[in-house]
Amino acid sequence: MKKELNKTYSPAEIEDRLYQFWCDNGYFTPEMDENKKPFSIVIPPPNVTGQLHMGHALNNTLQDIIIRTKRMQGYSALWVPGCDHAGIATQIKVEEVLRKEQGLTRHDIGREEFLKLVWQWKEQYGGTIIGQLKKLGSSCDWTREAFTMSDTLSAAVKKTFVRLYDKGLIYRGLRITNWCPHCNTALSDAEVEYKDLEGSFWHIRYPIIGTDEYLTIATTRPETMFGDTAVAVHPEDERYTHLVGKMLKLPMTDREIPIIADEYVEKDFGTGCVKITPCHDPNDFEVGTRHDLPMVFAIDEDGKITEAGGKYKGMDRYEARKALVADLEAEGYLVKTEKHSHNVAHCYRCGTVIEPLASKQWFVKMKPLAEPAIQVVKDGDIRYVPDRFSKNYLHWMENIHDWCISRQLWWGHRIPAYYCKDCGEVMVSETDVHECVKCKSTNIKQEDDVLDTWFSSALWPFSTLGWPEDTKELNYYYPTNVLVTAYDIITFWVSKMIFMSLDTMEGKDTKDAIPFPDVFIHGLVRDAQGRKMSKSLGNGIDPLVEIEKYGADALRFALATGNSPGNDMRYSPEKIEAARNFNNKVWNAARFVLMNLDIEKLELPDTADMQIEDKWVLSLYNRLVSEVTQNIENYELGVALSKLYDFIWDIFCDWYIELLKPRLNAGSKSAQQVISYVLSNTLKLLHPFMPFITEEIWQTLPHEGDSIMISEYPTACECLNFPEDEEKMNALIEAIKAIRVRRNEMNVPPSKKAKNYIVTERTDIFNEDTFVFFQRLASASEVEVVSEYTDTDAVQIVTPSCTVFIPLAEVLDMEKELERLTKEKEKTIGEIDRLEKKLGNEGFVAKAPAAVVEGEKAKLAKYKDVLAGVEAAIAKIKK
RNA sequence: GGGAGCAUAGCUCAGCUGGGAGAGCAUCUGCCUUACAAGCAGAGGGUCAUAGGUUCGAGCCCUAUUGUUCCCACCA
Repeated sequence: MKKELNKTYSPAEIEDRLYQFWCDNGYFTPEMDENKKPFSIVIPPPNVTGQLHMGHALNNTLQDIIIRTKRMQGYSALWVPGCDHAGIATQIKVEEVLRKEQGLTRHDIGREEFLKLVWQWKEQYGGTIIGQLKKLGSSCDWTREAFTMSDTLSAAVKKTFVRLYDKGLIYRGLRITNWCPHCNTALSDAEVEYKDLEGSFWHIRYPIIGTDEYLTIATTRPETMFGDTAVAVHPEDERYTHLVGKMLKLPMTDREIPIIADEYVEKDFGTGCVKITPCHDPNDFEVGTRHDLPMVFAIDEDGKITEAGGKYKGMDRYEARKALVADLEAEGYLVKTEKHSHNVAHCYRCGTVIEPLASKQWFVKMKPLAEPAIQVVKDGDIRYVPDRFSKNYLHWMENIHDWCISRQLWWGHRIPAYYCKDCGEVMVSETDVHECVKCKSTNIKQEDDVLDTWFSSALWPFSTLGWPEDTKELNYYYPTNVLVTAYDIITFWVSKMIFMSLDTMEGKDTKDAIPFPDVFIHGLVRDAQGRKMSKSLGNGIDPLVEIEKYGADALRFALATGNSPGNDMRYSPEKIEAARNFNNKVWNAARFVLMNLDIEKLELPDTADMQIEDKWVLSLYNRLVSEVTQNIENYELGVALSKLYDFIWDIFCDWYIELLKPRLNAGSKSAQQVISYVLSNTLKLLHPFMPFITEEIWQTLPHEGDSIMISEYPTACECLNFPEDEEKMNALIEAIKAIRVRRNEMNVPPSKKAKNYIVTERTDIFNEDTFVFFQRLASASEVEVVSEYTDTDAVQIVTPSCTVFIPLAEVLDMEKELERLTKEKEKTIGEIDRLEKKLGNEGFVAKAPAAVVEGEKAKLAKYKDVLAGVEAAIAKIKK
């Protein structure tokens, strides 16, 4: 019963159907079988507001390749999916909707109403990215879809906050934070990006009280001068020491500020005098604390000038700068303006220039948490792939600052801290607090701020498995086996999961406490010109459009092939077209096999019934299995895939199918058995990379079981190694290729057949069984092995194992032949010289591995055979 | 200022613990050979950035240099 497939592969027809089939059968949901080994991955949770972009596509393709391989290898393989509530992004989105639809701000409707709206929005539009991940073929266990704001994960967040607070690792304090005046919230250091900006360096005179003298300060931010509470000079700067303690008049105001001495000032930079603005600069804050200076805010939370700015009050900080500089100049305070480029912090969300602002925030004390997190990487309990990223990580961890975790947002986990409005007591509790533990007042207010989104995603590896409950999942699947992510998120997320897991799982052995032993890092997907894909550049390529056009398998192939760990890659139309072509190739190869198949069962014939080409292809297939398995184990997914590509296209299609055609035409059962065996098992190896097409084909081939995705992954077997047949087949291929090259060089079309006379000692290779290959693949009309060929009208093709004579008198130019053969002779002698020198080198023979030396000897023997053949050929023409 | 990556065919990139360089695309030649023209058979094209060093042997290891990209810190 022969089955047929359509002539060209059309992914759109099969992908949704197969994905549904897998889902319906629950293949993505593993059983916690004690007889199986667990293998688990947690997804880097995309933003709930997110749309699938190429970065997600790459990230999830890589994860899916790993999890599908492990599942087929018999592990209880769990891939936990889910989303992140993405505090800032989501809140901004819903605020926009509110403004557009009702013309209101969140403050107009209040916290409770606003949050209702966010949840509504989330239910309706959020998580569209989940559906998009399915399009890609991701084999996540959707029954375990997690969300950082769900009840269970929120419980984990509260518990963690309280734990850390009780351990003294969370505190509240006045610090300079990165304030985004647009998002109206504090940001962590990781959330700001520095960009080089061309700015100015304004030199401004501050008059010294009681004299006619001035002190000149240089600043890039004149508008902060209303927050100045001192001017500092270096204690050993002889220019100024006599002035320390004197007072200065702050221009454009009626305030007076002191001159102080502090080592923070560099004598040689600028004028050597620094205005100190404790509320708006981290260094000035330190100086201010040291000298007990007053704190004056010059700029408020919206980026506007405060009352301290007198007539500039209410102006935007940049308008105020302009106006102020003009006024300073008019009043003669401005000495000069220099060009000055400097690095300025920007909000990574909205791009607004960050305003450093002193405010009360919650912090995680990092030093005690960082130490074990450093140790596990140093000890190799957690391994980065590639290793170089561990340096990155360690450097960051070793220089870490305390982590600002409070955000002035509404969407997020509200900090479980409660203030007594009467006595000021601060209480931190997992449950709501209604009464002050100190004064019994019921006038209690919960902290308004919410937690940094990364606080909840830091708990992801264990919170998604049910922690703080002591769940079966947690016991079975934790620690997870590998984290797959891009390098740009190591400091944001990976590092936080590591220290949070180690702290939460304290009491366990290190190996059980770590969230994952391997961190597999990949690069970014760039456009064809190497630029980062971004909305503003408009160069983003939508993975869904590509899937629509070429199929998910093609997209996965394009992303996985040639991609090496940690390196960026470019995505281009050429790449996905090549991927599409490969899909089609696989499809057509399968189509050909099916057309020739009338066996019902997949099994190999007895070795005795195998032909040379069967053993050859099985031998190569066997090697492929062990190499691909090893490559995947080492996260060399790109290498594994290109080996599969080469095997399928070059070995299986271009040679094996062609070699087999005569036998298949004759209905050979053994040929059918071998080709379907190799195809079916190669499809299994390919399945993790291209799940849809492999399933569709596998289903039409003879098979056992219901789906390729839960079939057994191939393993290499000594019984499939046939080194002798490999050698023989390679000699045949070598001869066929040599004939093709000559015919091509002489422009002989394939339709012009000619008899091949073979002179050889290897009649074990060149005989009745293999002549057909020359007829089918080398345009031979007939083939004969002769002891000697005496006519002089033939092209002579010399290979190490034979010389082929082809009488093609009409296209033959004897002089050219002689020239060609002479060149070949020279080349061969050169090679022989090189090899003899090498083998004559005692150092080489003594120190190189035996296999290498043997290889070189074999090469030498080959060249010597060729030389003999070429010399004979020349002699023949000359005669 | 500190750290890291990259530099290989015209283009985009592989090259797994050192054993005489590969792929895709592009170019050229010839083919509708009964799975596939999204294909088949061939060809051309590389001082593996530069200069040293280690080694019997270096694209791969070490040092320096040049170019380039990124990360971290940050000077008012």
